[in-house]
Amino acid sequence: MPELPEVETIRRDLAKVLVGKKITGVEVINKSPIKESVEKFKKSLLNKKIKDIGRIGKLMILDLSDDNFLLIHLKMTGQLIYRHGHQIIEGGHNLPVFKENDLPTKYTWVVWKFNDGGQLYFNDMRKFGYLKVVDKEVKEKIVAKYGIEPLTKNFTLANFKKALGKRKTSIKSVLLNQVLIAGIGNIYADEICFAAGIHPGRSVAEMSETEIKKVFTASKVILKKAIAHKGTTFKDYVNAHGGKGNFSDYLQVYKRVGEKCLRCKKGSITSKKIAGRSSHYCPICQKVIS
DNA sequence: CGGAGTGTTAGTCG
DNA sequence: CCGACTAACACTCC
Repeated sequence: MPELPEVETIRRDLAKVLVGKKITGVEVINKSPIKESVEKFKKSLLNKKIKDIGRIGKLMILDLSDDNFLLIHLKMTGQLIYRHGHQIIEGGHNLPVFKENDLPTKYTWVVWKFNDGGQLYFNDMRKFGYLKVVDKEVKEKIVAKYGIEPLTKNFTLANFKKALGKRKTSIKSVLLNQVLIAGIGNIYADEICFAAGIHPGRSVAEMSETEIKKVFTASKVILKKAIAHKGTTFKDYVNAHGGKGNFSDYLQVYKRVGEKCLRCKKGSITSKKIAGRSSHYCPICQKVIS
């Protein structure tokens, strides 16, 4: 599923082709992602222009010309595919690279048509994702609920420490908590913990200043690197450029169970449920210090 | 074939 | 308030 680097990649790619375009058609094949009346949804989008595309955490925000906003959350299996003739730009949960005749797929629920002939498809196998048009006030309320976003100037060590607080829970659980830190999901949480040399199950309350600093720095480094590589194509994710994300080549622990640790060359990567999620780590260089 | 596991997160329960 | 757990859904893997 798309995490911050993947959603950011789609955002950038779609902005290039959608900003300034007018929505001339909205087709709803399945209304499951639409949490309001379909009529209202269509009406609020029809004949509006896309002014800009933004993002908070894993949520995409399309600015419309009437100052309302289309929110798109892909959750686990959502995909956004833009097609204009032979040109395909895709992003989201894993797919084979689409060809123009593959669309719509059996999981396409919504199709938008644009004034230049382009079309945007929203696919979502498991139907967890959502689409919502909201006014500025509601949009700001939703954005305000998100925690600090790594890679912005808000993401300072002081703010990071404030987010961690004196929580009893594990560092992994905090990294995954969107209310505290926006955009990190299961893959990057594990990669960040590995880069920091910290066990994902380490209790936040017991972490030293040095350990906190390591996780803080690793968060920025890993996410920046992942964006530079257009995200991770793992099983489900494909980026919005017709090509696959390739950060998967750089994954150190995620889905490497049983393989030798790439850092210490001694430990074999272990998987265990931590914070309710499958977690991958090296039991030798990510020891729980107590 | 059956059952467990899967990138998210909102909601519930203790 | 905080944290742990689960449901929403559909497919893949063992």
